[in-house]
Amino acid sequence: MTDRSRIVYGEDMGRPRGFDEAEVVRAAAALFADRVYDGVSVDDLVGHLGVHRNSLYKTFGSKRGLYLAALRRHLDDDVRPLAEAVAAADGPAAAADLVAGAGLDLLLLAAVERAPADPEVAALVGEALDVLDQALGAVLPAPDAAATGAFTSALLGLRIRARATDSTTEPGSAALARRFDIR
Amino acid sequence: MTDRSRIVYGEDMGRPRGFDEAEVVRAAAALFADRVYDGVSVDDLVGHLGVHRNSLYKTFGSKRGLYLAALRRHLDDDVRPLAEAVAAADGPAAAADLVAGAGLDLLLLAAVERAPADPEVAALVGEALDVLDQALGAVLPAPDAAATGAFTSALLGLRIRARATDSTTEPGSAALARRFDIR
DNA sequence: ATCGGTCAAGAACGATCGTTCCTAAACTTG
DNA sequence: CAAGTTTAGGAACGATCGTTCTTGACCGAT
Repeated sequence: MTDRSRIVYGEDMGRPRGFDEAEVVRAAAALFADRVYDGVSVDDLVGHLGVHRNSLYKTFGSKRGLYLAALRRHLDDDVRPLAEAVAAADGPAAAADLVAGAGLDLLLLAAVERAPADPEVAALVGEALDVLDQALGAVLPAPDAAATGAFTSALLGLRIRARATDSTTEPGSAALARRFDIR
Repeated sequence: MTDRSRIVYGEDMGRPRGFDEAEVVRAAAALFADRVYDGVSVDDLVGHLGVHRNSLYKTFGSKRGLYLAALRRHLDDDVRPLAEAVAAADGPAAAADLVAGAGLDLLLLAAVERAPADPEVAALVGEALDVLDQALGAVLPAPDAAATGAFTSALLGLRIRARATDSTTEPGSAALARRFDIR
């Protein structure tokens, strides 16, 4: 017979979850990628994520907690794999196309709107940019710190313009890569 | 007798204004330059602008109306003069320093967060970017459309990173300019 | 002096924000 | 089955959002 006073209740007791946490975070990242943080309401989240209010706060603590989880997942699932592909790319032009074609809007928005007001976001953004710097530096024929940083920033700038003018084509990345492909 | 002699009255004269409309728009532009549109409340505006709620709505119609006025003023008072200075600059490096040193945060924020959701903002942003393109194209030794567009975008990207990491120094502009200073 | 008009000051509106609370259903364990 | 725990489903909270309304002070023209 078990001693009742020693019973430690496991985490897997009770009603099982009706949602996949990883999938919820991924869906949240998608929402935060094309609207500003303040533009995504908790109602929007519970409406599109298949998770209900109570579970959201139980699991992530707050709207900001879910946002940070989404940003971390974006870094791990999108930025780092992209960086690996970039580092293995054949020259700056191919690398630029990879970055331009990747979905980095969440990182972009985080850098512009949240990082200046949220140190934790700023740290994650800085980490992501460093990862991209390192990868892009590996494909530049004559890399130096300032140049790789400028290359990374320039690619983000191209995406800004594409977002703002809703242009599907991005001929700028080729021109940019050519300017950085000097040896 | 009075310093109100400079005030131009409307057709139906009433009590003269206690605020300078141009100055209000300029102050609004400053507020919108370092916070997101949704992050600046009407209370913030009436608190910092020296204009009363009633007058704000009477003069600009809505918060969005004031924002659009601020963006137009930013274009006329900041972007266009900057473009003229850039076009007269001695080479890409000097031009890049001019752009990097100018306060283009309102344009940057507008491009990233408002343009995708507000066509009127998108039009103004596109106009501003075109103005900068034209000016930067004038100082590039071997200009072509794609390259100048990339140069403009790249300078915006540099500002993003500076904002996100709160770095006061911007060595990237020099490296960027060097890459674009080929002939 | 008085009238028509604008402006100033602030209360107040409905809507929506992020968050919390309550209740019932679902599931594991003893 | 009973006990215990966690979820789902919403209602509801106070705060704040953008906007409007009310009231009175002010000003130029009659």
